[in-house]
Amino acid sequence: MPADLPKSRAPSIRDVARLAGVSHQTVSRVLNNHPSIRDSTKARVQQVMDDLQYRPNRAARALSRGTSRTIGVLSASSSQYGPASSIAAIQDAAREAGYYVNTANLTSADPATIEAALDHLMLQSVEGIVVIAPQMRVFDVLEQLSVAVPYVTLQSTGSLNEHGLSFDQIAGARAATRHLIDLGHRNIYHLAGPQDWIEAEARMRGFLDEMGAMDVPTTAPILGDWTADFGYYAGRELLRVRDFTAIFSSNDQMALGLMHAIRDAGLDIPGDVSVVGFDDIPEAAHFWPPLTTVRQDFAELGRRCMALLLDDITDGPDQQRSAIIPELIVRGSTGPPAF
Amino acid sequence: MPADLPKSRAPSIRDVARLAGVSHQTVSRVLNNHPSIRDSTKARVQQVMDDLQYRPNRAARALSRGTSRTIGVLSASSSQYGPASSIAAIQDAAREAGYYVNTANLTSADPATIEAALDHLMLQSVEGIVVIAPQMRVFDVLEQLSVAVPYVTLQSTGSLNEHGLSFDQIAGARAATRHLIDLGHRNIYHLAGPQDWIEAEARMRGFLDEMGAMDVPTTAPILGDWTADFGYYAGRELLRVRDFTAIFSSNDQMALGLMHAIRDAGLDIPGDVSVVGFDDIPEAAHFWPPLTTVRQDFAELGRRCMALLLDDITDGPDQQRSAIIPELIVRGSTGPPAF
DNA sequence: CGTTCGAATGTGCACGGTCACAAATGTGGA
DNA sequence: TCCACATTTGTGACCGTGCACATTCGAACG
Repeated sequence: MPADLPKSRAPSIRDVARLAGVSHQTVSRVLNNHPSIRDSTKARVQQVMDDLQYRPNRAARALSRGTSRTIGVLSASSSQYGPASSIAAIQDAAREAGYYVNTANLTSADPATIEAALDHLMLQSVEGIVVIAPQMRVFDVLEQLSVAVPYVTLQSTGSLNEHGLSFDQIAGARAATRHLIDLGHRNIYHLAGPQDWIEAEARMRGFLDEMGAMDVPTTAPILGDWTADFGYYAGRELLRVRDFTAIFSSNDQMALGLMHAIRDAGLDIPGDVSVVGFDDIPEAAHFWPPLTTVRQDFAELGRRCMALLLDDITDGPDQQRSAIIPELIVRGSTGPPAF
Repeated sequence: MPADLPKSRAPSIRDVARLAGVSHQTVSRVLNNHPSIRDSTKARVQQVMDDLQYRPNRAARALSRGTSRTIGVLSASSSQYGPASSIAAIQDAAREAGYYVNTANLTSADPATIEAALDHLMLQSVEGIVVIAPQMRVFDVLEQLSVAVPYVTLQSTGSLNEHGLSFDQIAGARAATRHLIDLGHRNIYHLAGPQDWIEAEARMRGFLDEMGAMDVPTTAPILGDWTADFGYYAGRELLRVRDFTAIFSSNDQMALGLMHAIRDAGLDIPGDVSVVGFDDIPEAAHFWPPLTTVRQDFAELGRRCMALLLDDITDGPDQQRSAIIPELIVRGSTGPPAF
């Protein structure tokens, strides 16, 4: 009978130890790069590990160390470009740091669903949580459950609390608004995102701040749901009363829908109406007309978020939370108003 | 000193057992819904678990059971709409089935990177793997490493091997091509995806099959990279020699870039050139003109994929792998050719 | 009233690592 | 030669849960 027949059990450190002629503890030391191991011993153990295709058992390690090296991501609309990019970056950063990532999607935003998703994460004994979701509500649940792990969120300036990652969306929104005002527009609408998303709220505040600072009268923003479909229908409604020359949309998808509606009404962009988006998704440069928008570096955002969380977990120094300043990308969808 | 001061350790089944006046095994039975537990006992134990906010320790459970209840997702371009949607669906389905999901991103497609990502997953003792990536290469690595866990991939008809999930992309591509031919087009180009993506290859084959079946001469497809940017540059190159009246793009993003290039050249869509995409991303209906495309239900795809994998893991019955037939959505980007 | 049998519960160990501590080994100087 | 001390290695317990098996309990039956 061949010696390498498929074992019923995967090899453990004790198997390795036996074959290498050392104690299991020595094998453990090799695994963890303990300093005081003779090179020759280390090499011998490594050799056996290779031969056996040994893999440390994560569950056993987690159990004995009392730490899971796993972080959880709580995410809504994870199929959209922004969140998806951030999640990807978070995963990469986590892997780099030797952490595992587990994602829970929120299909709706009611407290029960949020609680269930959090439960799912906590059951995995995650060491930290990243929230990419309508954070207002999630925060409530997090506070109420007095969750025992650190958490961070991708969040705007004006830190709602200490868990946020600064990202100056207000500045971005002000830049976009200023651009329209500078072009000569005075009747500007804002199509905002869902009001319980902190990003949406920050962009809205940026818009209102800038309008106020420049003494331009404003109307109440429309609250959307991030989708192109909504942008389209909102545009149709708005165009019944054509009392504006520019719209600032809280994301690129809604801006796309808006432009569709505007064209359907026989109007020209930017001749009759200028449109500004937010995010600079990769497709925005190819819209018709190419979309003026505010660039967000989602990947960088995800990376920073992860760094922050890892600091919290390891009780490291409070990393400086400098804000990333988004950049206005001017393309063909904006121009001076027609008179 | 209050009795409920923050314990240094989370409560275990033994803590629960002590307070409930039963053995730890009885607590374990309650946890696992063992049939022969008296209702009164069960209730008492549940009560204590609630009081203590007891959470089973996943690592211990995994260690003891020898099973991790975790599946891995190996994903490339996970920030794109298609993959992202599928991943979200997979996560939901997994959570429903009591499984956890761990995702590893591929930043490039060379064997070393693939191997590293697989390693990362295997280190977590995943019980199965879903591949959403340039599968040709990943397959090689999977086979070569003789990975010990079942794996499935989101894949086209014509099963490359037994691990695939049928999804009739060839039929979808044929429908799109047929649509163009029926409109009267005879000079049709195909902008394909990266050739090591099975989806790209299947769509290309569908295109070539249909062209052959209808006796329309064809030129070699152009190989793209799924991005709108590439579609734009490919379009610019193609338009130097304007010997076609229609293009079938392997996804919607590239189709968007193509339309951008076509408009830049001063041509009309669909008057001068018809364009068909593939995927029906939510934005496609709002492109200018709205894009004729082939609808794929990524969420359904992800769910089926998960069901298939869970069957494999539990050695269940070989589920019938019926193909989902994609649907052609005709919008404004296609029309009869001008003569 | 003893026997039998199924339901309900308890006992002890295994899972595969890590940790604290003990022991062995090597090295240099008095 | 022997001791002090650093380096390297070994021993045994422990993390929290599930499994196999043993035991107790209770009811039914001849």
